Amino acid sequence: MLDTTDKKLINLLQNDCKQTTKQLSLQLNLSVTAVYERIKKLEKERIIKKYVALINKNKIEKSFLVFCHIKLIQHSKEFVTTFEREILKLEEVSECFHVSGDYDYILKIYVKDMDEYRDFMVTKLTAIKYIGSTHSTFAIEEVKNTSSIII
Amino acid sequence: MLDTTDKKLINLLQNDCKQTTKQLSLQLNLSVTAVYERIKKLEKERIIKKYVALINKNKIEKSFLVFCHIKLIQHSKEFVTTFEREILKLEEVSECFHVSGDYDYILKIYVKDMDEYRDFMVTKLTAIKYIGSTHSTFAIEEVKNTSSIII
DNA sequence: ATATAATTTAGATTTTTTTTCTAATTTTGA
DNA sequence: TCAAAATTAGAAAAAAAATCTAAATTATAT
Repeated sequence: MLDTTDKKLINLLQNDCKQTTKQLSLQLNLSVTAVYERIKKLEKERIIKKYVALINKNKIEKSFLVFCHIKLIQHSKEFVTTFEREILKLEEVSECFHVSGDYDYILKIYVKDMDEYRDFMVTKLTAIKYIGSTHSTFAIEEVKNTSSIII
Repeated sequence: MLDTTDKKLINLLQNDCKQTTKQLSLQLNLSVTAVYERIKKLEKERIIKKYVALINKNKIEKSFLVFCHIKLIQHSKEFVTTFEREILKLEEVSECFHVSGDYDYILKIYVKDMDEYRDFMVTKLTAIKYIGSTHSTFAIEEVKNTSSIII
């Protein structure tokens, strides 16, 4: 199981994974090897899934964020699997969750602007079969946006 | 501006930022130094924001995901800033966006289970002043969940 | 079109970091 | 309490990052 040191280490790496083991060792009051072995263990156990670069979306013209709520016309196995397979192909969709409530799916979509979103809706999203209705909610401001979970 | 090589490099790093410059150089048909200099430039221009470890939420007992829609009782400057300041303090909230539509905010909240969510709602979230109403939508399945934007 | 400047790239070298190894220490469980 | 297992530390080796110089490419102005 994870002890306090593991949790601290995970939190440090969720915030900056390019720190050297030396830097981490100083913050954790451990030796370089101790930190190294703990990291290897976390990677092996797949608690650490991957290491990624986070991109400033403003600088690559993908700062228009839309939450798109989608309802399918029916919930048969075929409809669900077809829809989900098609969604995976759309690179504008960064997240898609099957959810409870009025709508079946919530999608997080990054595009350049409203024009590009309209284009995405018309040519890509609504081209997917079995979509009953959609409801788009536009982000006005990013209050908090972190990839990390403090543990 | 970003050329095709930069874009390829960004996409590679968004997927795995721990690759050596040697590995990247082979995929991009460039020398090690060329890749190195391009990365440094992307970091300096803040196109690459940061490097982080992504954690498997199932393994740390934070696999219960809720989208919480919140409406404030009023939209005055004071209400908005107070609410946003308090939200930033809540570690269960990984994302919070001010949005258009029926609700003012969409929050993405990771907790252990429904019990922990109820506890979070009662003791933390609704303790914040100025919240008018909330509507919780629960994730049934993660179809797609990526931190990257393909460019 | 051509010379000049600026940028990008390559290869070699130095510096830093990672990884491995061995031994010591601590923790766990019978 | 004692033995086994796991964790840790420090040193050494291997690998990678960072730096430097020079060459090549690209862009710019004339």
